[in-house]
Amino acid sequence: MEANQSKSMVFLLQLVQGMQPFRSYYNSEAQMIRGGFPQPFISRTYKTSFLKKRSNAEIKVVAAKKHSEAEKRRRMRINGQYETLRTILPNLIKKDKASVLAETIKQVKELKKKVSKLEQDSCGNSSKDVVKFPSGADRLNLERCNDEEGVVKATLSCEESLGLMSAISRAIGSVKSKVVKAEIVSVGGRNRSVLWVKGLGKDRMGMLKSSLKIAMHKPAFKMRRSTH
Amino acid sequence: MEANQSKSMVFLLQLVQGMQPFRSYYNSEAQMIRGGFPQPFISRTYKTSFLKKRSNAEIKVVAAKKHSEAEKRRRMRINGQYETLRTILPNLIKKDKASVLAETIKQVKELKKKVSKLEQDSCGNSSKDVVKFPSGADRLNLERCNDEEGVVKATLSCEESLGLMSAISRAIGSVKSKVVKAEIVSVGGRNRSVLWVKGLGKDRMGMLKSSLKIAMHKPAFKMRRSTH
DNA sequence: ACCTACACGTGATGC
DNA sequence: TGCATCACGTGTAGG
Repeated sequence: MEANQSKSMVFLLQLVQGMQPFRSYYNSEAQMIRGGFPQPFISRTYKTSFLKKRSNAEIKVVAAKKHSEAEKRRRMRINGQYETLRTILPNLIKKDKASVLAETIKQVKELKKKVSKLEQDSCGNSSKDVVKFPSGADRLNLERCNDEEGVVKATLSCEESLGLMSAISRAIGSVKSKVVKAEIVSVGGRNRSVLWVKGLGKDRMGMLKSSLKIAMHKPAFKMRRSTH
Repeated sequence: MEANQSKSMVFLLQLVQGMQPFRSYYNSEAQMIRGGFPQPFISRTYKTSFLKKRSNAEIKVVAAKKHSEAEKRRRMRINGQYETLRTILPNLIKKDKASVLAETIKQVKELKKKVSKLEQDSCGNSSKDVVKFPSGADRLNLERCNDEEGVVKATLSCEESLGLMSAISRAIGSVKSKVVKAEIVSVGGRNRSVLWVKGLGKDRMGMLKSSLKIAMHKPAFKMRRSTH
């Protein structure tokens, strides 16, 4: 490839020089003088003419070089993308470009179908229409809400007790915050609550967390499970 | 392009003929005879030699043609796939190859993420911890269950009615099958049921589907929605 | 020897 | 004008 490049460059140079050997004319200005023409006039004319032709040719050569280099960059860009495609596509048997593209098309179609199927059969855009059962293990998680500024989402799973809700209310009141939305599921003596909490100082998240933890585990009298 | 092609073909022919002008040699056999060499030997040798060279050249030309045509087919194959990619990709602003590939990569990654999210979200851990609400639109879907051999999973969303469950029971009885497991959610006057059906003949899936469809839409008296 | 797939440099075309 | 993209034919390597 390197050989190819330099070979064709040499060819181009030969071509250009073969057609317009101005370098030698230009270098032996003496010949023109010997010709007997009015010196300054002629030499100026030929000079500019030759200079122009020469720079045109050089420009052509350098343009060709630029061109081929740009083309090479383009090829590399595209091939790089093929490379990443090859890496992210599983089960790729044939690695050639056409096969990569074919597999990509297949995958995209499949994934699209899968997504639309999954989306419609979880029936909403996403988990907004879904209710999760309480987890068997106790859990507590606080996170900043993406959708609404300044709202913290607290998710907890714990044993249900008669005083649980008021304990949670007190925990939230203790950090001067308000519940603006809640999802509460109780089943089989266990409780899962998701609370959207507003007005919580940034430094108070740890505090709320420990308050909630205490509320969750408060040894209030448990509700009896339904066992039938 | 056609011009380009023929031009380069002409060039190739000129090149070949320029290097080996055997046609004229071969046509003027008299020259060799005049040379004074033993006639039959020389002429035979030269003849075969020239013939071979000539056919070599012709082979070269035809091979080049075959080659460029094959290359063209390859290009067309690849470009066709670019074309289909352009059609299945939404929001494609720039249509050039590199951009198409870039968008494709982005989409594939996104779709993969989406799928894995949706899968783990709805049934990844286990769809057992998740309850889906009934869809607003009526839906009916039958599919073979992956986990259990010979079990068909029927998922349906429809308006709730007093006779719905018995209608469904009858539909299933009509294809001599049994429900081995069920998930039934009723909310806001709508019902979503998932039924695992066993003992369904392979040819009876269509039958079950139409029976269920009738059951879902049976104009029994609707239950009133709770509106508070 | 043949075919396939690729990289290359170049001319053409549109902005 | 320069720049980017493309299609083309060719040289070349691997199967």
